[in-house]
Amino acid sequence: MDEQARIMQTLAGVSLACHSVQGGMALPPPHGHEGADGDGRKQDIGDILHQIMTITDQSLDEAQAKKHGLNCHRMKPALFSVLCEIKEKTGLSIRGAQEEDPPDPQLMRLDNMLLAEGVSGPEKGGGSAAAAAAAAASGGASDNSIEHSDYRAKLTQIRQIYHTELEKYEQACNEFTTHVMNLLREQSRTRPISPKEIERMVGIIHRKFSSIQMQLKQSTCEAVMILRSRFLDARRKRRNFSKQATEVLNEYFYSHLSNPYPSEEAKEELAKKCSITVSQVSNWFGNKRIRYKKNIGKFQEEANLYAAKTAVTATHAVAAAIQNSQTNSPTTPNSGTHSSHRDRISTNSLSLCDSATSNLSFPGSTGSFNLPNSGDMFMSMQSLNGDSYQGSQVGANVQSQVDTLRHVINQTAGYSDGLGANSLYSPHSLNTNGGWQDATTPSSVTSPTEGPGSVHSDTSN
DNA sequence: TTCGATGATTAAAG
DNA sequence: CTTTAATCATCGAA
Repeated sequence: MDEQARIMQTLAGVSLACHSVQGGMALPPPHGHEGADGDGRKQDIGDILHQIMTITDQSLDEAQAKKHGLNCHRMKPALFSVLCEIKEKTGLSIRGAQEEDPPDPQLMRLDNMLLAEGVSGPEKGGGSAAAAAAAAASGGASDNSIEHSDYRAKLTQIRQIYHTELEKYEQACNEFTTHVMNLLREQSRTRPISPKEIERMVGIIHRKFSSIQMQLKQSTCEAVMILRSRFLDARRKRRNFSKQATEVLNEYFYSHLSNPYPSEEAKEELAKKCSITVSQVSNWFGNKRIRYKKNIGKFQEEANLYAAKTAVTATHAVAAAIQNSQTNSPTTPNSGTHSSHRDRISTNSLSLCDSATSNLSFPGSTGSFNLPNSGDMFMSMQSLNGDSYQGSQVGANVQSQVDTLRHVINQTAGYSDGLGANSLYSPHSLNTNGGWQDATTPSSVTSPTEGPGSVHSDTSN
């Protein structure tokens, strides 16, 4: 715009000069011009203005011709030198000294951020940092990526717009620079323009464009930030799992209480059953283990409920086992000490069956359980006997189910150690360290000693 | 609004 | 990598 005005001026100057100097070419010679200096004053100012105003109407060829005429004018060299002199005097040419190029800190900040967010980085293909992070968070699979796809789609969109705009700006900048340079070169025939000045002009143009670019970058950053915060908000949003899902998870948990660490396959299956992701299953079990361990009493009821629930399905066999356990005193358990693998993979039903058939062994020994904080109890249990059942693949399941039923029976029989929470489902398989002991190690603990409450005695206290 | 339950995230440890 | 333990942030009921 500024440029345009200048161009106009220049052209106007040319045409005026042309007119005055050799008007014969285009316009009828207003006569008397050349000769006397003062005669030019007679020129009506309105005439000049008119010429200026109509300059844009003239054809380009006409202008070229006029320019050419001017350049060929005999006075031109003189005029040029005068201009040079004036310029030198005004010191206009000396100003290119300040070749500053301070990398704008803000621009750098923006650039860094765009790079970090994966907007300006290497080409697509998930190479962006954010996408990579999302992929990492989801284990690379389609786990959470579904949730992240929206985010990534939007990020890609931003990215595209950013690149398109950036390209547009660059192209425009180059075009404009070329244009201005041509113009200046052209003008340099008429007036003195040093290469340095052209350089400076180019610098000015570039700076102008880069400030425009900065706006673009800033807007892009803002967009990414907004998107990001929204995404994080969404990620933080928590939906409770469905009742059915919780039930499935709890069933698994309580039926594998001695080793509640589902294998990868088991996790997948649970995830499928619950319509949640594998990582959610992992989260759930992580939370559950911790919270159960932290306050076993609080989970007694739940434990009973689920254990009973699953046990019901295994009814007869288990019932028989219990019969067995009740009649035979709780002394000689042990049957499955052989196992060395965890029960991780076994499914509920399977383990139940197994339990019923193979694990009736123990009576009052629920094997490996132990309250995390009751050292003395643990001691006593340990001291009792190291044999004990459990440790078999299915040990855990059996153990919990049988245990529960036993407790129920005890309850109905009127047994109770008066400890409320502890009286029912007991937290076995927790070792003194507060960790679940390895199912492979047969831990033992029968609790043969006590009287009526013997069955669950291991946990009481 | 309060408060316990609960899913998710994080650092640290193995 | 998985798991623990702590913590955050939200949900949902009282």
